[in-house]
Amino acid sequence: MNLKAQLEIRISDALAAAGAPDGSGALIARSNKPQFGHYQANGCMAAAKALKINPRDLAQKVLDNLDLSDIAEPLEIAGPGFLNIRIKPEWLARRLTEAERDPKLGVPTPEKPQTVVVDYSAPNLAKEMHVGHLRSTIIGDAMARVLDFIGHKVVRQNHVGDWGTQFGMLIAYLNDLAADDPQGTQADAELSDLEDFYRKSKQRFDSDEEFANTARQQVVSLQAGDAATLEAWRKFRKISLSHCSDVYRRLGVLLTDDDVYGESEYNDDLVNVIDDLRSAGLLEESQGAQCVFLDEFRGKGEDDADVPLIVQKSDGGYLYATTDLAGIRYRQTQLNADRALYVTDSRQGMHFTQVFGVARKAGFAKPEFMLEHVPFGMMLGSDRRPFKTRTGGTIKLTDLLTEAEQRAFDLVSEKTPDLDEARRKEIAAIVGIGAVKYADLSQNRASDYVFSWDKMLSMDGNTAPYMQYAYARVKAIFRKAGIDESQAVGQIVLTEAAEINLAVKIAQLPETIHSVSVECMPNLLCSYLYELAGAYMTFYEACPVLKADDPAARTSRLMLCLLTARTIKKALGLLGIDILEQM
RNA sequence: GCGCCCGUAGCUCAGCAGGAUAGAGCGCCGGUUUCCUAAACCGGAGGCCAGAGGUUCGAGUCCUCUCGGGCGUACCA
Repeated sequence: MNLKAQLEIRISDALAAAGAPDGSGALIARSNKPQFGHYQANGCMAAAKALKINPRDLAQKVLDNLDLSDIAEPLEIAGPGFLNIRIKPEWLARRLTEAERDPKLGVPTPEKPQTVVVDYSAPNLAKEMHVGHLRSTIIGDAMARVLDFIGHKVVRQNHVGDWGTQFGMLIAYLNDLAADDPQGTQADAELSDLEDFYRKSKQRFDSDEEFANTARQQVVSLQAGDAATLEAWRKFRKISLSHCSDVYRRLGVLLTDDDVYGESEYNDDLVNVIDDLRSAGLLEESQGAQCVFLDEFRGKGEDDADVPLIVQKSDGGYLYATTDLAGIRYRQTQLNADRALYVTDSRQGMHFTQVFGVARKAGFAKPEFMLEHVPFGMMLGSDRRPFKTRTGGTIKLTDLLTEAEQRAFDLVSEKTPDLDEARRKEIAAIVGIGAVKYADLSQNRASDYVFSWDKMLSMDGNTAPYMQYAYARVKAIFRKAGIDESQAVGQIVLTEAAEINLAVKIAQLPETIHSVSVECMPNLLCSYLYELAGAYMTFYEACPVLKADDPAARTSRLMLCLLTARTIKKALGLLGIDILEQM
């Protein structure tokens, strides 16, 4: 169990024994000032109010019913009734020793692991991946890694847009190219830039009425399951997916073709969704469309109109609401999911509120199946407008990543010009990609974020390069000493304040990861990393490691270095960011 | 109109169930290198937490209203 949770339980019990009302929590928080200890319990004040007694008296009674001597120094009552908690060095040393032997660094495995679906990335296959897909892909991947590490069963679902009207247009254009070009070399060349391909076919669609009709015909035959059309569709889909795979590989994202479960997978089930909604008495026809009206959305539209969830268009076509409903049912019945995370931008908030609501009412999602929208804000340029190219076009993800690597390469070349070019390229890829990902993850996902190359590639502040450098610095000690990690074994003895503070930080990894998993907030892990690095730097300045006075201190400090390095590596790894042993 | 999100230092952002003197980075001012990676470290200045009420022993955090911004609001995803 993590430290914070341990304190919470022990002190809550003491609170109950002291006569506090049922459910009074210890309300453990990390103290924000060193003089207040490492943690503080804030629960006495609230409980005392309920009991109408003096909070300090209650705090005293809590102490009378509490023996924390195994974990903490004697607790102090402070201010109006805070309990200040200082963790004992001996306890920390023991906890760190255990963590050192544990591949999970002390992060506990849940008693009942859950099956968690993480729905993320989900690009539209009609176009190339662009910056709009970046946040979903990065945040979703980090969440998947974190949940997997904790010990949950993670099912990645890449709900790609591989169906819909725009495919008719693309297939028609593809067919046209193929007709003039039996070898298919022309078509292949055009398909190497999907963005361009889409633009050209769209242009044709808008200007050539005959072509537009053919395109509409293709949609019809596609939906009718015409063999030739399906063949063209498969070809296009495959090429588009390979573009995605390239991006995922460069980004170091774990998604593979096995995780692709696109809109088209649900085609056959959509008619059942409609039927079942009808049987459940939820379906209403309105303005020719099949809709579900939820009470919460009555009178919420323009002119106080009721807002429907449209599940079938008046022309009989289905929408993403239909597919999402089918997806929820699939995830519950086929994947046996306990929890599903939908990592999409915040503009889809209302859509998910509606879809989840309808899914519950229709029984597609049992009450205990947790459905969570994990929303995030937009990426903005330095002008605070949506992030676009100078000419106002969409920025392709592949171009963004290339620029990240190039900028990192220039930086590496400037700082360490003596390294050979191949090595500098290697470092640049890890630093550049890491910078892009970390910049995104370190931000509270709810807010829009301003994209800035200079900021994300800075060595100062809460950035990937800073964390990667911090790691490399730790590892330099081992290299300098000519000893292997495995040789750094022995007793951990914590005496200096800097050592104790560093140890506390290391011991806080489990509770941090727990918070991240519950709240889907990777930025908490980034803040933690930055604090850990800060604690390490203070330690590094204050406590000589290799030149420590006595061998016992040297060994102990080497172990602190070792654990710091492993913790940074692990935490960055959970964010999907690589480290460098040397930079 | 209604709904959701947001408004914290000059700039970009943290602030985890309401807790003690609101924290970082950039920028600005100043210091540290015969010493384990200076791509580093340390210190300083800088805030009526948009505004006004309210709840509370205690509010950046909760409630109401106002102002300012973003997004959404019937057949795109």
